[in-house]
Amino acid sequence: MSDILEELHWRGLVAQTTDEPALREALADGPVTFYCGFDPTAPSLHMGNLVQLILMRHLQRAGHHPICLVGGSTGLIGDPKATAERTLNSPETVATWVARIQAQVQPFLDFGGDNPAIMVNNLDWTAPMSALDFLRDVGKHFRVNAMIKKDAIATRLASQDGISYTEFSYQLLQGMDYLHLYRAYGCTLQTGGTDQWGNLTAGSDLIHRAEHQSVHLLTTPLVTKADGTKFGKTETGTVWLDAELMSPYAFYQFWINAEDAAVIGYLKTFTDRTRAEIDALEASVAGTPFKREAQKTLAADVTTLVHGALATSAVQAASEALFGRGDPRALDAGTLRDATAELPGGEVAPGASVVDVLVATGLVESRNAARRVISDGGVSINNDKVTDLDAVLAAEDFLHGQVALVRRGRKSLAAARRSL
RNA sequence: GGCAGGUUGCCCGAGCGGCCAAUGGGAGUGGACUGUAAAUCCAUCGCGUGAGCUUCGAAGGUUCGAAUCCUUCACCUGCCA
Repeated sequence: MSDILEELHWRGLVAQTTDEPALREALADGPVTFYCGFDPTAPSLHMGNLVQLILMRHLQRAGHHPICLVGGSTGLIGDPKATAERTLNSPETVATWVARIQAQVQPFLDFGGDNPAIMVNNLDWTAPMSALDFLRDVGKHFRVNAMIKKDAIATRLASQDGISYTEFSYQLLQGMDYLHLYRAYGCTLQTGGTDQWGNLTAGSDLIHRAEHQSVHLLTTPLVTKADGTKFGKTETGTVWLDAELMSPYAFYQFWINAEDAAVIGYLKTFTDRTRAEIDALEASVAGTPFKREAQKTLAADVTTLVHGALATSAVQAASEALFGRGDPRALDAGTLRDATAELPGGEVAPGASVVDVLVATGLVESRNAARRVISDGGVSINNDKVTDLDAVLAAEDFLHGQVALVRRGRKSLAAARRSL
C-alpha cells in the first residue's frame, strides 16, 4: 500500500494531524476505522463538506474503514460559530435534514462490497442518556479551563453576544461521539475541517482520559482563493451539493470560473486526476491560459462526481451554447431549450420593456438597478447590446418563438420565456 | 438593583436641528482590458421615468423643520452592588 498520507498531503488535504509519524504508521499497518461527522444545519451539504467526503473516499480506497456520522443530536445543539449564537432548529426539521444528508452522502462512499462504509446517527446514543449521566460520565472528564481556551469559545466569550450554555456544551457532545465510536467500532481516527480542531481534540482528549488510549485526528485546510480568502461562496451564497438548492448548471459555472492562480490546487483536491494529468494541465494554464483547459476539466470532474455524468454533459453543452462565440439565433430549437432549461428566468410578454424583463427574470433587483445596468452598457438580448432605456422586447426576439436570452454583465444569464 | 455609555444603509463606521438618502472604507454590481481568470483604472451602489416616497433600535412628543432635542420601551457594553 502506498503512503496514503503522502498522497493526501500532495492533494492539499492535510492541515493538521495529531502525532503524524504515529498516524502514518497506523495507516500503513492495516485498516484503520475512521469517522467524519456532518451536522444537519441545512437540508444539503455544501462545498466545504465535499472536501471531507473526498478525503473519506481516498481513505476508503486505501483500504480503511469509514464511518459516516450525521449529527442528529449535535445538529439540535449547534456548533458555536465565532460570529453569533445559532438559532435552534426544531427536532422535526433536523430529523428531515438528517435523512436528506444521509441519502446525499451515499454516492461518495461505498456502502457495499468487502469494505463497506457505515452510517451512524449520534442521536441514537445521545437521546437515551439522562442529563445526570451526561454530567457524571462525560462532563467530569472535561475541564472548563481547557474548554474556554478553544478558539470558537474564546472568541465568543470576548464578543458582545457571549455564548449560551447550550453551545458551550457542544464540544462535550462531539467528544462523546468519538468515545462511543471508539468503544463500539474501534474507531481511532477522526477527520474534519481545520475549523473543527477544537471539537476534534475534545474527542481525543476524552478517549485519553476515559480509556487511556491515544487516538488520531486529521484536519483538512480551509480551501482558499489565491488572495487567501475563502473559496466556496457565490453571489447567491453557498455552493450546495443538492441540485434543488443549486442547479448543476450553476454548480458547473462556479467551478469553471476558478481563477488561474488556484485552479491547479483545486484539481488536486477535488478531482482524482493523477500527477501526470495535473502537470499537463498546469502547463496548459501557463502556456495557453485562454483555452481554460484546467477550469473545464475541474468543472466537469466535480460536476460528474456530485451530479453524475449525464448532468455534466448537459451543462457542458448548455455552457458551450450560451458562452460560445456563435449567434444564439443560430441554435436549433432543441439545443436552445436544453441550454436555457437550467437558467433562472421568468415569463415575459412580447412588448415588455427591457427594464421590466430584467426585473422579471431576476437579473436585477429593482427597475432603478435595471436602468443603471443598461446605462452602463451591461445588458444584452440574444447577445445584442441594449443601450436604449426604453427598449422593448419584440416578438421576434423570442428565439423559435419561445425564449429570449438576457445577459447582464459578462456572465449573468437568464431566460425570458414568452408568456403568450 | 444603581451609575455611565451605546443602538445609523450588506459589514465597519462618520454625522453642527435645516445644505442628509445621509462623509469615508470594505463587500457587491457595471464598464474598459482579457480568456466566463487575476490585477488595475473608471463608474455605480434605498424605492420611483419623474414630481416624489420610505429609511438612521421601537413607539410617542417638541419644532415651520429631527438621524440629530425630549419621554417611554427593547437590546447591548462597562463600572458598582
